Amino acid sequence: MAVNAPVAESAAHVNIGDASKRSGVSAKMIRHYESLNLLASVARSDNGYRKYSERDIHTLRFIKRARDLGFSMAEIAELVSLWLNRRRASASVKRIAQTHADDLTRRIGEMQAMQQALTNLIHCCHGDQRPDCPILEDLAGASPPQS
Amino acid sequence: MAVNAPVAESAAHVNIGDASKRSGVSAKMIRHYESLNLLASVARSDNGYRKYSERDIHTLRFIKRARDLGFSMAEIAELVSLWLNRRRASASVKRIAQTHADDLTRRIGEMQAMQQALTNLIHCCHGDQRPDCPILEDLAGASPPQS
DNA sequence: ATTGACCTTGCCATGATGGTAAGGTTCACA
DNA sequence: TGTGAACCTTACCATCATGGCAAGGTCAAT
Repeated sequence: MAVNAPVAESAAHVNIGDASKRSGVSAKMIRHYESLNLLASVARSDNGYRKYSERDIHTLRFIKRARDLGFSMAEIAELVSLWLNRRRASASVKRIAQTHADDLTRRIGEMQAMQQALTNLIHCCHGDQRPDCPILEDLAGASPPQS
Repeated sequence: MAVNAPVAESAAHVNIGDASKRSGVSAKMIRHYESLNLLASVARSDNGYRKYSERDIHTLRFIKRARDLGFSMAEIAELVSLWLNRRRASASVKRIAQTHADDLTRRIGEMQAMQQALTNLIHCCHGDQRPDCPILEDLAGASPPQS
C-alpha cells in the first residue's frame, strides 16, 4: 500500500491534518496563525478545506522553530516578513534576536534568584512531622512595603 | 497632622486601599484572592466596603511574598492553609517548595537552552545591510518532525 | 448506506493581572 | 448646603498561546 501512495503526499497541496503532521504545528494553531496573517492567503478547495503547499509547510516549520526558541508571535510575524523579503538587512533580524536573547537573560536571572532563595529555605527546613517550618516563617515574616 | 493620625490606621480595620498600600498587593488582586477563598470571609461595614484586620494584611503579605517566589495561586492556597494550621507537618510545606523549586530548575534549563542557541546564532550573524543571515537560515532550515 | 476519519466555524477556558465603566459613599472645603 | 475629589462597589473585557468541545459538512472505504 505505502509503496503505491501518491507522490502528491509530499509534493502537491495537502489538507490541514497533513500540514500539521509535516510541520509539527497543531491544526488549531495553524488556523490561529492564519488569523494572525502569518501565512499569506491560504488556498481552499471546492469543499472549503484549506490546502497547503510545500511553501506553506516550510513557513509553518519556520514558525515552529521560532516558537521553540521562545519568540513571541509579534516577533515571529516580523521574522517571517523579513525572511520573505529578499532585500532585508541582516541587522534587522539580529536586532530582534538580540532583544529576545536579552529578555531571556533577564527572565532567567529573575527565576534563578527565586530558585536560589527557595533552595536556601528548603535546606533550612527539616521536613519532618514537626510544625516548625522556616519556609513558612519566611513567607509570614515578609516586611511591609516601604511607603 | 500625621502626629495626630488615629492609631486605628495601623491597628483596627482599614479599607481596601489601605490594605493594598500596606501589603503591596493591588486592590484588584486583593478582591481576586478573596474570590479564590485565600482570605477567610472578609468583613464588610454598613456601606458595603470591605474591612481588613491586621491578620488579613499579614495574610496578604504572605501571599505577596509567595508570589514573588513564583508560587502559583494553587500552591499558595495550600501554603496559606498550612500556615494557618498549627498542627501541619513541615514536610508538607517542604514538599510543595521542593516541587516548585524543581519546576523552576526545569524551566530555567529550557530557557538557558533557548538563550544559548540564540546566542550562537547571533554571534554568527554579521548584522549589517546584507540580506545574508544565519539566524533566518536556521529558522528556515528546521528539519521536519520525525513521524 | 453506513461508518469513521476528516474538515469547517465558533465559543469557552486557562492564569494572573490590568483596564474601564457605571454607580454609590465619604469627607473636606467654600 | 452644595460640590468635587477620592474613595468604594460590581461586572465585563483584554491579554497570550494553546487546548477543548460542539454541531455540522465531506469524503472514502466497507
